[in-house]
Amino acid sequence: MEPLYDPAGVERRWQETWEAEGLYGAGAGRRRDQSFVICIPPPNVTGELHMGHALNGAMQDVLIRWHRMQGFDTLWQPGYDHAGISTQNVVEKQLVAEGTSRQEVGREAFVERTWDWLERTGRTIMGQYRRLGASVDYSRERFTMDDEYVRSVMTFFVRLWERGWIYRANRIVNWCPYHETAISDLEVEHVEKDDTLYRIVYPFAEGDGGLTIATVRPSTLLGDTGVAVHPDDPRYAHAVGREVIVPVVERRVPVVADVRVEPEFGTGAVKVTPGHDPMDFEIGRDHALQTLTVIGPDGRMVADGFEGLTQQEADERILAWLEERGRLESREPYRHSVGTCERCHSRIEPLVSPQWWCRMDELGAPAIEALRERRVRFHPESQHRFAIESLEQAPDWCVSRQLWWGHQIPVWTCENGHQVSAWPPPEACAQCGSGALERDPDVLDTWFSSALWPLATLGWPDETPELDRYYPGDVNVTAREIIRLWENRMIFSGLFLRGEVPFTDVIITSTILAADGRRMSKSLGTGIDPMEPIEAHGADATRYGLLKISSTQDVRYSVGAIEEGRKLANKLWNVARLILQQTEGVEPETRPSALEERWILARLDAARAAVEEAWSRFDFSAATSVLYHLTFDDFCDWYAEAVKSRLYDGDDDARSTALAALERLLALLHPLMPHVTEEIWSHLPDRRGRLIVAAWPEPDDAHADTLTALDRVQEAARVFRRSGVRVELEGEEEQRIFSAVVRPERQSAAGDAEAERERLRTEIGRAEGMLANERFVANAPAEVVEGERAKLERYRRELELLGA
RNA sequence: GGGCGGUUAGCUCAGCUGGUAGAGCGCCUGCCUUACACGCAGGUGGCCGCAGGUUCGAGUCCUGCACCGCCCACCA
Repeated sequence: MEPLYDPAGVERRWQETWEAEGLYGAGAGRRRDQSFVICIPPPNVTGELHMGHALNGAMQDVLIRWHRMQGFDTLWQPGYDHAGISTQNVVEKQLVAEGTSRQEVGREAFVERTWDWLERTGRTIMGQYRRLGASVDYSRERFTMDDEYVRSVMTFFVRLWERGWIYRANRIVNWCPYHETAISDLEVEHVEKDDTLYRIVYPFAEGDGGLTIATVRPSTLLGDTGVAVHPDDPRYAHAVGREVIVPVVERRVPVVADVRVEPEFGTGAVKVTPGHDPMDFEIGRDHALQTLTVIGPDGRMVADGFEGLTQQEADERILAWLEERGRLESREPYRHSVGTCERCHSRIEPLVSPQWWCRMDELGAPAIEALRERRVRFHPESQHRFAIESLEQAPDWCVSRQLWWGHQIPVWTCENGHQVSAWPPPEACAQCGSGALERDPDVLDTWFSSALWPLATLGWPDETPELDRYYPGDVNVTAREIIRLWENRMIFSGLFLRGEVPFTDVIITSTILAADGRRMSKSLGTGIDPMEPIEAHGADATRYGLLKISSTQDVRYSVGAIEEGRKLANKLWNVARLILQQTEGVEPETRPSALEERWILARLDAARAAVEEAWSRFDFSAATSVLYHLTFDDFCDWYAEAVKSRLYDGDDDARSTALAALERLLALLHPLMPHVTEEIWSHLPDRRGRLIVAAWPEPDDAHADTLTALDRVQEAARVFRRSGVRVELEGEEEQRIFSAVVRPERQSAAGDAEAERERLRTEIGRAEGMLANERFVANAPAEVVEGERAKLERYRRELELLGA
């Protein structure tokens, strides 16, 4: 064992060994019947590991390893998401770069090409999880486009169809003109944009004058079928019920009154374009206005006389028309937020189109109930409330996408117009028997299949042994923005299909920001590849650092925290060297004969309890801190220093117990820093098994009475080191430990006794002041007052020793 | 426009049900003490965002304010 711990070779070796020996597999090392299950949030097949993955991977691995050591039948289920729009986007861009296009190659070839590409370059993340030391059951990797998985998705859809919860409706949706598909509200990203606000006069059809409306999109006026004002707006009371003429197209449209109009904004009169604006769509519907489509699926104009023009070209033509006639009252700069596609950043085009919808009322209700009853708990608590609210307010789910990469919707229409949904694909129409069936070309929303992840990965809808054993699972770890997209949908899907929630706890992780507080993003150049710190400092150090900074709020990335982890690994490595060098031929055995031995056993048990408590609360940061101080302060600086000379002297009790104590320390640290602990473990004498499946330390309060035994020694050490004054200690053992740890004969500097006296005088003054306050003595709890008296006593005693 | 969170040592952050401020890093001073200089010991450093209130006592509870984030939202 070299003095400097080098994680590079060690970590890879253990990662390969654990996996090769089947210790990552479901059920490895199980010693009890209970299961503990986590499904990895399936990353995009095309993606790479980022800090968020590394953090949530570290959290999940700590929980999995901890439960595995406790003997649970653990399963950490891995896999990938096909990520419909995202993957299609990547492949489409490749085609464009090659001078062709999706449309040109056709659907079948496009899908084939996507598969080819994934075979070659997809699925990189699981390799990176391996490098993190994530003890995932890699042999069970699933993909949402696997045949078996497809069958689950199709069955889910058919079940919903049979309940009558799937319907088709022509509504206004968020349309991405680049991908030419509908996307959900949740996939729209709002960004600030500088635009121009135009004020345009719409003359009354009868009589003089007109209404001035404000718009940033003149081209949409081609689709105007009304003008709306607020019913209580006195400025326009005279106009309601009359008609105005839409410029350019010279169409007569009614002026309607609607409360959705904001009188304060613009001119207080709004043009109504039901075909291209969500609010206008509703106003139009409620006032029986016509819906005209003037912009096509590709974002270009389809209005008469404007066919094929871009919107900007149409804008210019319309503005010129208006200016010629003096109908353009003004133009002013205007900054507002516009919806963009989160994948390609195209400006979203609200369009009316026929889509498949899933009713949410009956589907969502059991999930809301489960959350209220806390059968599923989100952590932190604020996210629990958010999850409930999101479900309560969830609009019907648009499940169709006009993409090619994904699960094609299992709905067929026969020649007589009957629709049937079934899986496997039906031979004939259920109503008329016709065999001429045509399948709906749309695919399902990616999240539709993700919703099934905890079930489909275990073989649902088949009654597999795995499903029986591992469903429902226990914990899910993910980011905040995924709650509505994924978490809630897994919950209602699990309840609908299986009658049970898929897990009991959802951990919402921090977003890791760059060190300067900005988001980590590729485009900003602020992203840091987790493989960097892993290569530089080790996976153990990286896990430690990420968990140390983790919190319930957003956190800034910190190399310092990772370096701290590296130091901890090195410290552990060296104290193990100390013990191992002095214990050749010795068996680990708990035989405490001296105070420092009983004390460290008590400290180890106290830390065990504290760590269990923190991990149970999913407070990974607190657990990290406990383990750090246990190792550095208790184990190395006090216990090891105190026992060192006895090890050198060949004290058998000291040697056996040192090995036993080291074993416990390694076990406690293993879930957090698996590699260095397993490596040291392998150097312990007569290793039969691996630490990864070794038993988690049992509670042991045999020496709890010694927990405070070193307090006096430590205080005496502080006084001596500060002042050079030696405090008399009662007890032979205490004196021995003091000498062994402090080694007063080596004290070089004399210490500043006067400074120490001054500090004590200040403390005494403060304590006396408090105790002189009769209201404090009367009202404060007895133990607080008592504590203050005790402190005062101690300060006075120490001052006396310093020869005040 | 709603909702949530934050503001504590130079930096990054802990501080649970109120008891008189902590950690790591940084900086300064000693130490190459036969496990570790990726170490040991000691030290410097804080009107706990601002203003009120409750209390014997307030980073900790209440009210208001000021900044800073994040999420959500149909203001043309």
